[in-house]
Amino acid sequence: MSFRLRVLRLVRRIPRGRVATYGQLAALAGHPGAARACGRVLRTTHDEPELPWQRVINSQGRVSTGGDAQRPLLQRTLLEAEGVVFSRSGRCALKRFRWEPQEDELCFLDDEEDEEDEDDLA
DNA sequence: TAAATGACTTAGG
DNA sequence: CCCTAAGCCATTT
Repeated sequence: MSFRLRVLRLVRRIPRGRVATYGQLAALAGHPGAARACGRVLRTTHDEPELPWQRVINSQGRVSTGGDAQRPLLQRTLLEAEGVVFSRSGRCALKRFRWEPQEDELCFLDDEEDEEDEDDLA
């Protein structure tokens, strides 16, 4: 299974009102240190259905700047709408909102299936 | 096959 | 809290 696919599947497991960092997802996907590559996955992923992309933020608890100027604003708005609180300086407490998955929630990463062309996000 | 790219991170000032 | 400098890395060029 590709790194990209693993990351996308992980993002889908992030509960509403919780967040995960790029580095965290990379590690869960089995590629610790690939935070940057993780960001690339989201940047190059558009209009994927059922993909809560807004729940992925950086290690500082802040939404990353990137893409057009509106994206960060939308991201924060979406998160606040589901309960995530941001401080005046634009940071949220990871200690409180970070998603911490149980091992049995990641079984799907063990699939040795070949990856179909693209979004085989089952 | 080598070089360039960032929705990243961490360590220091 | 803001900013910089360096690593890091799967993808893209």
